[in-house]
Amino acid sequence: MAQRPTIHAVAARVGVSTATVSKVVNGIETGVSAVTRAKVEAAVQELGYRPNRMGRNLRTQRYSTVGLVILDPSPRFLADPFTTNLVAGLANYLNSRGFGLLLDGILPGKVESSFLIRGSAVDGLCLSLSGTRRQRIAVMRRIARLGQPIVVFQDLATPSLQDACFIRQDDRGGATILARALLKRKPRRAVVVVSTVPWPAVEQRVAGIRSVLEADGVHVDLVECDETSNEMIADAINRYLDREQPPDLILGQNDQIAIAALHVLRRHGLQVPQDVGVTGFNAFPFMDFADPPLMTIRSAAYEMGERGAQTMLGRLENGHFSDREVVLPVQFVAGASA
Amino acid sequence: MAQRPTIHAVAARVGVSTATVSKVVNGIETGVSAVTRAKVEAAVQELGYRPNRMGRNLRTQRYSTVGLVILDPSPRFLADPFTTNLVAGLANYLNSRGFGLLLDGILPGKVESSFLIRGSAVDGLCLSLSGTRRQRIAVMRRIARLGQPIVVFQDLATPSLQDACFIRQDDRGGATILARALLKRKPRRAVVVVSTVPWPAVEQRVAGIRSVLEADGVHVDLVECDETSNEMIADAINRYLDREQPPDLILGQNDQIAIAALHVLRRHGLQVPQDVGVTGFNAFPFMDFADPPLMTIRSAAYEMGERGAQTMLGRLENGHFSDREVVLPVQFVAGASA
DNA sequence: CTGAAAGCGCTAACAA
DNA sequence: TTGTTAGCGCTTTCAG
Repeated sequence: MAQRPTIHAVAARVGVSTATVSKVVNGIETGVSAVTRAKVEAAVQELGYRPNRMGRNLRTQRYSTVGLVILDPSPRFLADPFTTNLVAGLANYLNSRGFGLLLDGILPGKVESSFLIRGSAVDGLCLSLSGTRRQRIAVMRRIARLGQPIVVFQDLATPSLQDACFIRQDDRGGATILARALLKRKPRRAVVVVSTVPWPAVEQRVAGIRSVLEADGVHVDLVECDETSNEMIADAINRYLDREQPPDLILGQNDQIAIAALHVLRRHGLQVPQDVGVTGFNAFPFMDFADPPLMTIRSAAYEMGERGAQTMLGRLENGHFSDREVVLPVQFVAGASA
Repeated sequence: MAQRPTIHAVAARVGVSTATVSKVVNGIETGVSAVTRAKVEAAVQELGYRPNRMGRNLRTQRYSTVGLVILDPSPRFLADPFTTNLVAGLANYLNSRGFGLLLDGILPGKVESSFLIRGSAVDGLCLSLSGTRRQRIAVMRRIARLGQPIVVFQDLATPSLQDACFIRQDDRGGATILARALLKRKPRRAVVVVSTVPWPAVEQRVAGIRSVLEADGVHVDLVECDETSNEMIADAINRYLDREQPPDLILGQNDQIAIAALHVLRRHGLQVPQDVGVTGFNAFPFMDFADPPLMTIRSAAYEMGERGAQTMLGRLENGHFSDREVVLPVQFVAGASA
């Protein structure tokens, strides 16, 4: 395996100094004659020279790389479409600006062994954290000690964190809209189905639902389910229906859960929306085919990723975050399931 | 913002040389007394020292980072669950071994501007390429010129590529199993619905289906659809049904398409599986709830990601790939849609 | 317009 | 057991 050519190889080839090659490679207009430039460019082509990022980074003290830390107990941490879209938005924006995205999925309790935390290799860190508020704050503090700028996705602002920006969508507002729409049905009892893995955005959704429904005298039950498989989601809902009267409403924390509910209800001989109203959350494309179409909230995950990248790059350029907190709007999708 | 401490800061603090600190930090057992070690560790804690990866990488000529290049015309290149699971498997395996995964989503025609290609920053590259075979090979050759080890996912082996390993699943075999199962229905006409974006694995699936069905005298039509939204998928199938007699079979290149077909067929008043048999491909969890449950093939995307990571790390350790090609098995899921 | 030289943070021979 | 030293590949002043 041939050694990759360095800037010296190019310089030697042309018979100029490495400084000159560096200028050409970095597109510095001033101080290089057109002839020299052309000769250098030819040599770069010929040798297949690519600047070594490490050398450059070490010198410039910039890595042109952003890390994304996802804290999730599931090894398939990318399975959730919200995360997927977030990552896509982040990666695309960063890539288009010449930055890389370094992925780091870590398990709760394994924070210290994360390679992004143990060694510094990025200009800034983005965080997507599950867990209780207490756990999340512990992780945020740990990461804040690294002294790198931080963008936190989908969590409430933690004022004590320095050099951080919190980007989330209006989950509570979305849930409120959903719940208000449901009040027309004059419900008496509602079930909110959530995953056993706590996510801050879900807390907000549940709080929004509760605030509206309970203020109207609706009794709200909470059902937890293991979200790793649809069967387990369905089982949890099944168990509830086996031991309780059918509720008037089932609200899933996301569309996957809502669709599971549709199926379970059908198996119980219950009609949607006539007997039971069902709502989801997120409205990613492949959920379009729920039958009936879900009443849900369209989340802006991809846009959130882009916004996070933009915010981080702005921070790296200006030395400070322009905002401490960004809240993106969500959008109601009426569907026909409630 | 305080400058992050370097190895010199730690050395100065303890009153030893940087070489000693380096040994302690890298867990080199030999040649450091227990007392010195303890003192260094204390100082590391106290100062919050993290070794700078760039310095280390530059010195060791290793980056402990693997790049993943995804070539896809859609900016939401991570939307497909196959890719998502692949990335999760890859990232988890790499992270658990102290490696990072650097994501690079590139658009066709923008290969040269990819930051992974322009500057070297990884030990090896993984590729997931869409496009025609000709286009894919052009990209592979371009990337091979970088002189880095390559793991190609879901494509047929290209013998001319040096220092590369091809990892895919038995898409053709899976499609063959599916098609054989369908022969019992004595079909006369089948429609295969594929995305307009060409993917090598899909070519294999179509070839497998064709080989079995056409050998049995079944006429096979191909319908292409834009996969960006479910509506567009449904439209394409709709148009077909409007102009042709209903086929006996509809075979989707994946489950999303098959589910779209289920809905369109229902709207046309056709029963599945009685009037038309439908099959999908991939069998990711959130597709469980198709009605009726899909006959499909379970893909091993997550495992493929893990395997790719393992293969790449083996290559980096041994200097050569142990295999040139790896084919993972797939699994038939009977369902009830055909 | 061009080149010499210093040094980013780190590791690994080798010397003490 | 510890320290000295020589770079890894690159950018950037500064002098020519």
